[in-house]
Amino acid sequence: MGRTPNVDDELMHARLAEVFRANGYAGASLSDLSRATGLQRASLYHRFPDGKPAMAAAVLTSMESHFGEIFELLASEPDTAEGVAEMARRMALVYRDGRMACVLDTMTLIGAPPEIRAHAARLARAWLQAMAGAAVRAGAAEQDAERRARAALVRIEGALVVARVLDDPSVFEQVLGELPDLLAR
Amino acid sequence: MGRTPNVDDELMHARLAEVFRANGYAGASLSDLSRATGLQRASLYHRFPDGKPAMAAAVLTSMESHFGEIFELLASEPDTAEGVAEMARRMALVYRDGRMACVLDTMTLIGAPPEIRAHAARLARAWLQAMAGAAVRAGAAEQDAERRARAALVRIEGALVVARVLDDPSVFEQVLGELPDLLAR
DNA sequence: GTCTATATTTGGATAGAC
DNA sequence: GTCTATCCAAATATAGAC
Repeated sequence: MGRTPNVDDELMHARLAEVFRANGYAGASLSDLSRATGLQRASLYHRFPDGKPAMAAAVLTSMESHFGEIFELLASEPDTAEGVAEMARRMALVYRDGRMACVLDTMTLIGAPPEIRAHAARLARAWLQAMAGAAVRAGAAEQDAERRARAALVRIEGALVVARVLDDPSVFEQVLGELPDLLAR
Repeated sequence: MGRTPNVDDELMHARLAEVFRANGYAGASLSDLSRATGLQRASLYHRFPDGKPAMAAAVLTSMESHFGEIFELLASEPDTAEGVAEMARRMALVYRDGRMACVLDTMTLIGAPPEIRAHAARLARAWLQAMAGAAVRAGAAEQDAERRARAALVRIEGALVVARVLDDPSVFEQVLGELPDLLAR
């Protein structure tokens, strides 16, 4: 039985996440992670005896939990279009209005440990399932709902890439605005 | 006046590109690049005295030239929908049917030199311009054409990310199929 | 639990023989 | 033009004091 995650852990994971998301798994050095958290490298190893892979895993687990809350919100909102709009608002925060990359993108390049990539794949599938569920509640047939959910994820991830490349976050905000129509129409 | 690029150069750039695209800029080590090209690290430095940044720049220049040919094709095809379909077929080759990442994504993370990121941004803008031009020739108003081109790039980049994360290249093929409708309708 | 100090390996880069 | 050998810096990881 591990100990209960506390506020400090969450803050730490958020700071680690920033580094992994911006630099990718391979690009995130222990020095970067040390600087971002304010802890010396040895202290990071005290908290994560298995080193960088364990830090990346903690980031994904934390992300998974944060996203899980958003998916629950989406599932419990009776007005599906409003639920999707709320998800979009939460995603705007997560991705800092398009200025911060997604772990699914930057932590899945060659160089990341296979367990990390598998973890990211699980997160992506949970996200697809949550969005497809919303589409079904909005009246879509199962297959169509899955199609729409996939389209939504494609646009979100693509918008984050394009926003970064062009240094123009508006691309992302544009896509967020399309989500209610795409998923709940 | 530099020397004329020959077949060997193109092959070498293609092999370097594979490493940068799969691993990202930071994740592509000289050892990786050496293995991929069959040249020792010192030999790579003979060809690229400015080291890894120069190799990445060569990859982008090579990519730019390859894409430029595709854009010319797109611009010269009288049947715009057919031109877009041909672009899609070329992109399927470039991205190995969704199994290989895009430089615009993986070479623009924090850790890549600013010149590399600027180079990637130029390539992205040229691509957008080429697609918007096609949309205009298909009858779209200028603003709408730009919107459609941006949507196309978002979907292509997003599909590559999602295909990688889910290990399901079909996501990319699906998006390629949508392009003629999106751009030339 | 955090630190300084250090070990070890890898990565980027150069020198010089062939 | 490519190689082996080497250098130096950076990255991961550990030891042990406090």
